[in-house]
Amino acid sequence: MSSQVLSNQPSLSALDAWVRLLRGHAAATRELSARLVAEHGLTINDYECLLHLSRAEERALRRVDLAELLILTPSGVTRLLDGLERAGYVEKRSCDSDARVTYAALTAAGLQKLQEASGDHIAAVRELFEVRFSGPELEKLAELLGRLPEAAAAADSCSP
Amino acid sequence: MSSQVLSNQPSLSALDAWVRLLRGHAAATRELSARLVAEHGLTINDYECLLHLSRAEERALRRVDLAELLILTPSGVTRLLDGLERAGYVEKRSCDSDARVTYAALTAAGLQKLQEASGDHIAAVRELFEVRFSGPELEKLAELLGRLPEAAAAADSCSP
DNA sequence: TGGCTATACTTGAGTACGCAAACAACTATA
DNA sequence: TATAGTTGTTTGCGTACTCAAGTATAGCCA
Repeated sequence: MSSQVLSNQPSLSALDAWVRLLRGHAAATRELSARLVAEHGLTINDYECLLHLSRAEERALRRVDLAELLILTPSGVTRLLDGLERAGYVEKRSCDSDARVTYAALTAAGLQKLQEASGDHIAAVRELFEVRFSGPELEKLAELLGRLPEAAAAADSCSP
Repeated sequence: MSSQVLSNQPSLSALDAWVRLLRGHAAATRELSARLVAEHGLTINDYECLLHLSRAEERALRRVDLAELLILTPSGVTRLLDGLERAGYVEKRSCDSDARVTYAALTAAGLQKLQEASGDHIAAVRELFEVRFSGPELEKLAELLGRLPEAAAAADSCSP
């Protein structure tokens, strides 16, 4: 048994590179989040949460739907919203037709915060990605990545 | 101020999709890791750590180099190796020429564990990715993703 | 109407990191 | 050859999650 342990598996190197690249993404996301925290005191999840709310009807969403959009578990959403509520960017709102659900609703302060942060954040995202890819490349990439299961679920739930 | 809050930013939707897709990857990685844990008691980081060691000269690597390969901080590596040492898959080895460094060296048990796990793991990776992409698409994707900063750093450190 | 399962959400416990600080040992510089 | 800076590693603390279990409501079907 020598060091070609796994090389009898065809095309391992491609798959292997794949996993490494996936992991690189986590680092890229972390970098975006760190900038946002430094400049505006929001994590990338905070930001995206506010963003999704700002686009929703009545600027409010059920926690379950937010979880799907953010690719988080329900408990993750509860704790994310805890922070945003404490900061005054989001408030709870109950649902007339279903007593189980509590909406998360964007406040005026939350909307303002989002607007303040968006310029810098979009610039950061651009810096990270647009510098490296042409328009068509970006589209191609989005199309390819969109085939992955979780990503697809998130994208679907955006379009209706 | 209406709900087109940010729509005056050109091509936001592409960037926006981007960030969401990136986040989807974290979920994909988690899924791979969960399978590996269930079937073999290794996290994906454990697995990749063993894999990198198995390919290294003398089946040993400095912690710093391992950190770069795994896209982890040095402290993350210390704790990852803690677990693998406790399980007997990796052992410490000192360096003659530099007293600061301690190598992580793969044990026979570690190599065996890696071999046991590799079949299932490679199958899982294939299932996740290869089903969705053709060979050329996979290459294109790897090329595009390789331009991101962290990924590039990891890839570079592999080739010398 | 009374149970049964499904859904929405929260809570407690555990984990896998990162960051900053500490320390030791190398290296270059003057 | 002292000394300043760099590099490799570990440790303490904080955080952002997950998972499993618990509670409450909803809707269905006998």
